[in-house]
Amino acid sequence: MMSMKCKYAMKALIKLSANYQGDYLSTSEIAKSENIPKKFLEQILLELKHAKLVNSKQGSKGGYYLLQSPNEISVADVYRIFDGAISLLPCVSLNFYEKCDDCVDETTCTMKREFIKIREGARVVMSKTSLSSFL
Amino acid sequence: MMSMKCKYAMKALIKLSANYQGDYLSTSEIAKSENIPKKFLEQILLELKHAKLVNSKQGSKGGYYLLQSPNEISVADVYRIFDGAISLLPCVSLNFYEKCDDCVDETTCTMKREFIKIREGARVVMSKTSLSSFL
DNA sequence: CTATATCCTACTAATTTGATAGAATATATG
DNA sequence: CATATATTCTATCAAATTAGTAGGATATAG
Repeated sequence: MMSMKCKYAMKALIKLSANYQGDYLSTSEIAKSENIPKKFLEQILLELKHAKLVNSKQGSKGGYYLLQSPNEISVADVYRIFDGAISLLPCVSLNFYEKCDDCVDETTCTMKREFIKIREGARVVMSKTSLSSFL
Repeated sequence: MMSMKCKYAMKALIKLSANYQGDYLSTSEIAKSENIPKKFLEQILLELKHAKLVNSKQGSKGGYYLLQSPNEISVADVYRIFDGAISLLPCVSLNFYEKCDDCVDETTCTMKREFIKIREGARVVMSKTSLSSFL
């Protein structure tokens, strides 16, 4: 399951996608229409800005807008920002590789091969689902 | 990512699969060869027993054995016991359905359709990967 | 009787999650 | 220039979850 944070980010990004190349959308507007706690959404949008998915303008009439086209941003991209690895095991992650603490010998591990296939099942569909898929 | 508990369960079940229709395997034996904290593994094997994946015999020379054939137990089965839903959103889960707290109207939710596809991507590969795939 | 197992429940420390709070900064507009 | 409206940034916090430990009860082979 994805975290609330990641789900809220998805909903906010879909809203921003629907408004792509339109006006700025403020945190308050998004929070209200998407039913997301405003102060929490503020943090989320800031993280999305640091990840270069959105940009913003401060001050009156300011707000956020999508920096890339909706079909260039995938669910996989968003998931990785907030929830990290898509894979079920750290040792088979493409973007967040780590050795398993309990692993005796990674070269003879019987788990890796199958968990790479499982990662691919999830990764492929999450990568091909873009924000434009939701419009 | 799966929890340590689920990973340990997978490793224990693979070990029990390799020994399918053989002798009892004790917690100590599995804990040692798989590098899993013994008391923690005890709990895990007990949960697997309650889930009817394994059976046990108490006392000296006792231990655990696989109750079903290795190709009848999938990664999806094990994941659901320890980590719950495979889906990314509760509202698209087949086995752990729950309404999203923040959802305004589930019938018009733009997220569901695509997250069902994502669930299927993960579910299909996790369901077709059985314990025998690891042998 | 004893050593070796499982069975079961309770507990705990550390981390993560889902927020809230408040001050600083920027800007459109009257 | 004052004000209202925004974003920016950091700190804090309660609740839940995770990854174990501990210990006693029960069962059984020898």
